[in-house]
Amino acid sequence: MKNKAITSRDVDFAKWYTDIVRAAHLASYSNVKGCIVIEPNGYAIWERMQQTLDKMFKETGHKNICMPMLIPENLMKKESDLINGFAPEVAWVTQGGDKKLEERMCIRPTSETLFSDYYSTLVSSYRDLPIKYNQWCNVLRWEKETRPFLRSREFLWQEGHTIHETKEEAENETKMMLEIYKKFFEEYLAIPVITGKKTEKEKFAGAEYTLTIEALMYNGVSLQSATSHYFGQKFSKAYDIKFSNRNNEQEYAYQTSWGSSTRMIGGLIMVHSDDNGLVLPPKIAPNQVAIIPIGNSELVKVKVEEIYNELNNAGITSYVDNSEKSPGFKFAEAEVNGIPVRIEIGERDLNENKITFVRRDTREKIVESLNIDVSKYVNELLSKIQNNLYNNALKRREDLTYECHNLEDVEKIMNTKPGFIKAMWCGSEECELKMKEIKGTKSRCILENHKHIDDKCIVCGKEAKHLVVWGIQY
RNA sequence: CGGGAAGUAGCACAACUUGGCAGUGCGCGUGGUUUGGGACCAUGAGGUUGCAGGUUCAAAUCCUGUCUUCCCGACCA
Repeated sequence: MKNKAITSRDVDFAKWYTDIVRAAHLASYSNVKGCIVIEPNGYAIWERMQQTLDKMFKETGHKNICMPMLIPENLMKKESDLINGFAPEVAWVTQGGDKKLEERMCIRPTSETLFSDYYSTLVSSYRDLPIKYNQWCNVLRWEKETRPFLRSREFLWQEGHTIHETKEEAENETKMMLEIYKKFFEEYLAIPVITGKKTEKEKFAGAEYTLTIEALMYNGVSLQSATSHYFGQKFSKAYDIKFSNRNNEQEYAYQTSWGSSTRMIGGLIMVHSDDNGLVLPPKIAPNQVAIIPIGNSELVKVKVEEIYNELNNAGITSYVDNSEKSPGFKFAEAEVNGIPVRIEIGERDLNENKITFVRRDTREKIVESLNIDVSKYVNELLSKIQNNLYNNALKRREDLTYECHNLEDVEKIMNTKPGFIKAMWCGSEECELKMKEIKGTKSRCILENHKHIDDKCIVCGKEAKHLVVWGIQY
């Protein structure tokens, strides 16, 4: 039974993706170019992501804050790498009411400038450090080509900005936040990620270095899923964030930033979902269970109520589909919306003292005795699903990860079944650009502390410096 | 931003070539029968044909502009 509204992902992956977004009511297009309406189903996923990450941020000593949305031009331009990096995609406000502004202001594409300016007024002694703030907000980047969740002009995200007394402490923060993202992806989103450092060419504008987590989608295209940047003193020098250190000398603070966005929803879709609709890992699903009554006898009603309460008491989120639709319709609806477990309760089963469970990941139907501990059973099922999704994604990534020693192999792979390419690199941008000529293959990240697979750069044959993961990106 | 395609009811589309009452299916309302994989019968509602301008007795249809979307590139999270 194939969902009619969804194009098969093996036939046309791009079309499949937008079909899922629409069929599962995650988002719809608006009349504002490149901006989407995130619908309740999509927003609920974002809220779950926020709750989970926010908790992890707070547990590691971060506080939330809210910065202005507008950035005056002079403030934006203080750090030249940043403005050069973002200039092409910044939107400017030049008029307020009927008055032309003397100084135009940009709508934040990212808030390093505002945080830095603010921090400069906040810090005077090493005793004031560290400062570890985060904000949940929207940002605007004037993208040319847009796709729901993966790349829209306005998107929701979280940006953490911290300043520290020492280089070491800031670098530890950079690493720790990357680990938090990795943990969130692997444990909650059930998406295995590769971690590493971006090359000079691919790093964030203004950063000393950028750490990234990279995930592989069903079609072998990679998605930069979250990044953590170490700034050193670049911004603190540009924005004059100085403090008296322990030797009573003036010193510039050491800074980091890190972010993740609604793009994660796109990743979630492209890793787990199938031709029948969305598939959500239980730990991130706003509703973990759909309870579907069949028929409307008193017997069924009572049992439905009982199961709902039992799940609720066990901390499992569920809803009862009491709409007047036919059971078949409700099954399909729960499925397309990606609800991890469906419980079907009907008179036929009840008379035999039975209850039916259906897993969304495998679509397997399981009939069980009513004597089981339902909430315990569901909890076990949810964790099986969570693990299964992760393992499937991991296996796929492993199947699509290739070690390459020459460009012919890379070309062959990228033209047939793309994925992650592991190959040695000399460190020159020239070789990165050469690689890009093969279907747009770019460096995803440098793997550190990995055994080198060759002595020579795969492109130029000169001495290799790094083991790099390459891929086609979204 | 280049190359291509498209926009008609909530959704998918037809009518456009050759200008002449804006239609079909799904969905939606009402009444009834149903209910274990997207139920059935009856009946009804729903439109400034993306927007603006032009040609014409007459425009969904022809022309111009503009906005939005999709696909392929370039650019970027």
